[in-house]
Amino acid sequence: MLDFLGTLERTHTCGELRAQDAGKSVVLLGWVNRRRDHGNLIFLDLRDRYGITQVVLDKELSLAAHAKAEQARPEYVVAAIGKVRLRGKDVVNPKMETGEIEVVASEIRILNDAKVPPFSPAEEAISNEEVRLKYRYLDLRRAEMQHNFEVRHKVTMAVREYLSQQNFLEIETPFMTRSTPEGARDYLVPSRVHAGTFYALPQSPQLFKQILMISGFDRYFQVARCFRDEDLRADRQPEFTQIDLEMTFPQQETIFRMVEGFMKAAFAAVGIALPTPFPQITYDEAMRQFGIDKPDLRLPGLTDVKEIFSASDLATLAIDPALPVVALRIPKVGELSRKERDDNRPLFDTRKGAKYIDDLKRLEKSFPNAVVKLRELTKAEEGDLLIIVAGDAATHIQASDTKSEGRLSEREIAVYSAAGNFRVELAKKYADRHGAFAVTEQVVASPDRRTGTVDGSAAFRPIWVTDFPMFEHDPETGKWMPAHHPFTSPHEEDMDRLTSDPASVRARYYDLAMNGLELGSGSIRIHRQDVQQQIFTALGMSEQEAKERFGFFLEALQYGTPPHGGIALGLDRLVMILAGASSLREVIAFPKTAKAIDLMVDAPTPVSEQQLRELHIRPVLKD
RNA sequence: GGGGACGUAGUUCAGUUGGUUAGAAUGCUGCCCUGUCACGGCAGAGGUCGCGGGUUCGAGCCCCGUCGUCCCCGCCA
Repeated sequence: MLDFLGTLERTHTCGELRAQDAGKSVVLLGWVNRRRDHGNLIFLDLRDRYGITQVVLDKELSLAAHAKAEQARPEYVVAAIGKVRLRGKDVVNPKMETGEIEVVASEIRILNDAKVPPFSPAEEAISNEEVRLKYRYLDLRRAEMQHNFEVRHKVTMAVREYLSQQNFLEIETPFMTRSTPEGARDYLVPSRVHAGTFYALPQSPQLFKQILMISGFDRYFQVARCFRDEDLRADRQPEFTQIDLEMTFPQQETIFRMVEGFMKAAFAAVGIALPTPFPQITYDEAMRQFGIDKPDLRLPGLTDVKEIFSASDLATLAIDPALPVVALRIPKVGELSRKERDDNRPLFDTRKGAKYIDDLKRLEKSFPNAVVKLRELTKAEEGDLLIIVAGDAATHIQASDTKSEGRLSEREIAVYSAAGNFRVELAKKYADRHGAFAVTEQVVASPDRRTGTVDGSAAFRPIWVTDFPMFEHDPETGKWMPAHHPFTSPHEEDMDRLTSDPASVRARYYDLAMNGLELGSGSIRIHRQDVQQQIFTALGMSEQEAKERFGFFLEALQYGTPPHGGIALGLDRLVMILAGASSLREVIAFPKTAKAIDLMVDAPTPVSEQQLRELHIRPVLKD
C-alpha cells in the first residue's frame, strides 16, 4: 500500500546533513538508492539531486517504520521522518559526504513504488546506450548526468550574465522561417494555410541577427536552438544549441574580447581558471603548423623538415619536391613495432597524394644525417614518435591545383591535412602513453573545483583561427564556392582580387577551437549592398538569382546597415568539454541516435491520412 | 550513400573445430541476519541466442539478406 504525502514538507535535501546537524528532527524525501536489510536493522540510502543520506530503521525503535522499509525497493519514492544522529566512530563512511551522520527514522512513507528498472541509476557502470536512451528518465537520475546538466546550467547562466552586463540583449528569433538553399539540408514544416509551401527550421539565426543589427539593437545574443538535417556524429546532433551573438561597429578583436570574457566567466562558473586573451593563428599558419583548422595545442604541432633532404634524397624517396615535407611528433609513444606500424596504416589518408615514412631506423641506414637533423628540428626526445609526411612524387600535380601567391594550394593543403589528421588519430590512439589528454580529464574530475578554482591553462587550450580563405574551389564543377555563408566580408585590402584571384582573398572569418574541437565560428559581415553584389557576382550568382534567394535581406541591407559582425559558439560542445564527455548525447537531455531517432518518445512517426491531407502532402515511399 | 564494430537472461558479458541439457556475474523473488554502506548467507525463477532465409544429420557459432545501436567517410560550420 502506498502512503499519501499529506502535509509533509522536505526539511533538508539528501546531500545536506552534516555532523553539526546531529539531533535535528528532519524530513527527507527521495528515491531509494539502495536497501541493505539486516533483518531487524534496515539501511535505506535515500537519493535526490543533491546527494545520498543513510536512513536507519531499527525494529526495536519503530516497528511500523521498519515494516515499511522492508517493502521499499530500489527507485521507490520514500519519505523518511526522524532524527539526525552522529554515526559511531567505527561506522562513519568517509566515502559519503553525509557519511558522518544518519537519519534514525521514526516513520517511513512510501509515496510511490517503481517497476524494477532495466538498469540501476545507483550504478556508475553505464548500460548500453540504446537502453539508456529508451529509459532516459532513469539515465538522467544518475549522478554523472545530473552533474552534466548542472554544468550546462551554470555555463549558460554565466554567459547570459556576462553578456547582459556588456549590454547585450537576448532576443528570440523564429523557429518557423524561410528555407534558404545554402548550407545544410533544412528541416521543413508544411504550411496548412498555404498549400504546397513550407517553413524551414533555422540552421542558425544568421540572417535574423544581422537584421537585428540593421534594426539598431547594437548588441544581440541568444541561446539559440539550431536545426540541421545532416547525418550525425558523436559531436553532431540534428538539433543543437548555439550561443549566438552579433554586434554593430566591431573590430574582429572586439568580438574576440567578448567571447574571451564570457568563456572565462563560463569556466569560472565551474571552478576553472581560463587565461585570456586566447592565442591567435591564421588559417594558413594553422594548416602549416597543425594540418587542421582546429588545432589541438595539447600536443606539439608539425615541423617543416624539407631541409633535411637534398634534392636527390627527395628523388630517391619519391617525394614531390614542390610540396611540403613535414614531421609530426607524438611524445613518449616509444618505438613502434612492425605490427603497430601496419595497424596505423589505415589512419593515414593517401587519397590526395600524400605519403609518410614511419620507419626511421630504415631511413637512418640510407640517410643518417637527415634523421639527426630531423631530431634536432622537431626537438624530439628519446621515445618520441616521429613520422615524416610528404607529397608523393608519383601523384602528379593536377591542372586543377589552385596556385595563388601567398596562399596554400590544394595539394599543399592535402599534404598538411594528411599529416594533421594522422597526428590527431595517433594522438587518440596513444593517449595513454603521451598523457596530454589526461591533463584535461584530471582538471574535469578535480574535486577542488567545487571549493576553489583549478588552473585550466594546460587542460583547456583555446585558439582563434583567423583569415580563412574566402572561397573554396570545387574540383567537380571548377567553380568557386563561398567557404562560409555568402555574407562574410572579405578583407578590405583583398577586395580588388575578388575576380582576378579569388583564391588569394581572405575572409574576415574566424573560428574558435579548443582541444581539437571546433567550438564556434563567426565573421565580420558585409554591410554594403554593392560589396554584397560583388560577392554574389564572384560566386557566379546572377542578380536575379540572388534576389530570389535573399531578396528580403538584400532589401534590408539598403536601409542604413551598420558595419557588424558576430559569432556563434556551440554550447553543447562547450559543455561536453567541461563535463569531460565524449559525446554530445551526454550533455543533451533528450538526444537522438545516429539515425536521428528519439528512442524514448519514438520519433519520428508516420501521421494520419487526415493530418497529411490538411497539410496537402502525399508521401512518396520507396518499396 | 559507403566502410567498420557490436547484437546471447532485466543488465554486463563468456560461449572452444558446427555436436547432445546455452553459462558466469549482477539484478530479481523467497527465507535468514542489529552496523551495513557494491552488506552477508541459503534457496529459486529468469533465454524467440535481434529478425528472416540458406548450408548441414545437426547452427548461438558458417553463408546470404534484413533491422537496431555505436564509430568513421561522404554530408555538415
